[in-house]
Amino acid sequence: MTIKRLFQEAERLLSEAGLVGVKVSPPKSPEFGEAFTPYPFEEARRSGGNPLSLAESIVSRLGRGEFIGHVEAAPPGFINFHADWARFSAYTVREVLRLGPREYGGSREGEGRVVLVEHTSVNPNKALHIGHARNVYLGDTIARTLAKTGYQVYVLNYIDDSGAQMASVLLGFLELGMPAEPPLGVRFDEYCGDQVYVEVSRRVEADRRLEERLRALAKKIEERESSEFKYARLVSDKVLSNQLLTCWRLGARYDLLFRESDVVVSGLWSKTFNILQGRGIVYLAAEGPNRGCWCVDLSSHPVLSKEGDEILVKSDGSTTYVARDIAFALWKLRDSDVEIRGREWGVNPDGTPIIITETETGAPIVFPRPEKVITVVGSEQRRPQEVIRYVLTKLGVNGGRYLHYSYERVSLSPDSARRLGVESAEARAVQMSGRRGIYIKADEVLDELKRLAAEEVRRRHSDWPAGKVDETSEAIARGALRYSILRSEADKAVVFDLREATRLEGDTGPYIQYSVARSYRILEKAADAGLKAKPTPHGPLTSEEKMLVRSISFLPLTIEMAAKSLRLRQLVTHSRELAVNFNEFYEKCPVIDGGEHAQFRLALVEAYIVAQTSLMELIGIPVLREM
RNA sequence: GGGCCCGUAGCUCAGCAUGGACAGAGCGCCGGCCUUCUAAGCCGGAGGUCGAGGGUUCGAGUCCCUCCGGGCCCGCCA
Repeated sequence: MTIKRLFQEAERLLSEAGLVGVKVSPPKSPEFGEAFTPYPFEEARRSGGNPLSLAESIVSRLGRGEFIGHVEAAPPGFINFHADWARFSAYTVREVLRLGPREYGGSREGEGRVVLVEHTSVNPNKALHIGHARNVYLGDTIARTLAKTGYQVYVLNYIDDSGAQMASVLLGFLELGMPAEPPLGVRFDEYCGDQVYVEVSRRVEADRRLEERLRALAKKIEERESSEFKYARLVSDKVLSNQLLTCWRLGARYDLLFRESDVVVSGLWSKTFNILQGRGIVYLAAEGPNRGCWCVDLSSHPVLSKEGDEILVKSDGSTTYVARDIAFALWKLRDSDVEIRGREWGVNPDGTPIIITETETGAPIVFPRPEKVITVVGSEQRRPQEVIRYVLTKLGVNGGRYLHYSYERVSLSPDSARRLGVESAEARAVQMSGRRGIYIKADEVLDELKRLAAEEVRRRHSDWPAGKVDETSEAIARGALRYSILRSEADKAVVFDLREATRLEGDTGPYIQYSVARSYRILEKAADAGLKAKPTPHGPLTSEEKMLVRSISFLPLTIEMAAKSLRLRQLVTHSRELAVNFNEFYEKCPVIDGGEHAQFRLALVEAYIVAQTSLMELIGIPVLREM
């Protein structure tokens, strides 16, 4: 497809000249052509010759290609292949228009293979903050990227409805007399997180006896028949349906909502525990600090052995999160035969159904055995995730099938922290804390972005009805936040600054959206003028045209690499590069008044829309025809 | 103490996985461009010991080692 065709051709020319198996790569800069190889350096190392003269000699032996215009030996010894722009641009534009935004850039690389992606997994006692948003964006983009390259992708959201955090809000409702309903106009998930959880955490910290109550509650909610269990489900379900509203705004979709409590009540945990006991992977500690707990023996792990064994079952008989997650991991991998039941919860915005686990009344949940399970979890959970992987390996599972997609956390800039009344020492970033109420909610940011975007929209379109302004500014807000978070590679800590994140100009989502809106306007004007698109250029291309064709043609390569490495940032970079190239083209190359160039340029604009739309759908930035 | 991640322009970040051709954007700052397809845009300018030091190599921002600075983990929390 497009650039790969040119690569193949370059490699064919090399092999016909006797250099079999020599690969070409994408050059750093367009001045070095569309493909290059540093092969002469390797050859020179072996033979002791001069790289440049070797390069020249190789170039002189090369035949002619269809899409390669000329090949040069460049000092100090590279071989650069330059496209024949007339032919290559016609081929690229035609190919892109033929495939359309759904197919262009994608591949069948993963066809017939299944991957399970777990993301979001926010405790159902609070609304999503921007740290959670990063998780959702990363997980959702991974899912989209794998789907684009042909994988069958299942998306899971793990609902941690047992454990201490859940017990906290329950303690507030059941024992501390906090109202079960939020104040008027406040969403339930926000009420639980902003008020109940924060207040309970404050009081527990001040009163040691409440800590006891909390532990007792945490144990109680693992017992299926208890009223606490039922109440926990009620609260968790209410919070969950609120959280999902935010997730839709973030652009996510899910196939399965897996309630953690079902790991226990379905028997998945006890079955797993039996296996772990049978294999001698866990032991009951008879003495020491872990007395009375069932622990994983980590003594033979090269690193974890230094930190003591991991507790799976507490001395009061309740399970830890790692225990439940081991059982869950086995099930995700399809290496447990325990049947999990579920029912339809609702539908995604795209119309696909969402199943939620329901041990008592549901129907069996079936999906194919995944080649890989990807769990999107913050880097602070590296240790427990490694424990899980280690136990899986002990059970005979190929550890490579269980991938922890780790990302660094989101903290608040001193300026943004100050808005929450938190003063940071010496201008340092402030860590968010759900317990202490220090965080910025995803919806707050989206609302602020939407407000700013609406101002801009109204200024440009005083005649637009309110509904259209609303729709457009919502799409701009969504694109802006998603872009600003995905801009940073996962292993980079993000310092969130509200002012920085709510920009609508420069290196932002709206910049991309705007370039597409502009291109749609050209299409509209062209139709009015009766102009017909034609993929074949008239005469030599301008440098702006070449650059635009170039970055359009490289898209399949970028997506392929992103799917392989899961470095999602390069998708964002490519989208921006496409938009930059389009804006420069827009500035320098009139389409409607382009005379003999008009038809080709119109086709090129169409190809830009196809390529950029394909990529924006992958990154999750809404496409707008007008803004 | 042990382990993991990060350190590139005043600020926010690309580039490092597969070493190669002048280290790139954006924001901010200075100066230009709207009777011409939406100026949420474009053009130009100033701004860098790629944290420091060693090593490997014909060649290191990129690989290896040491150190310094920042973050995270090492809980009967998740």
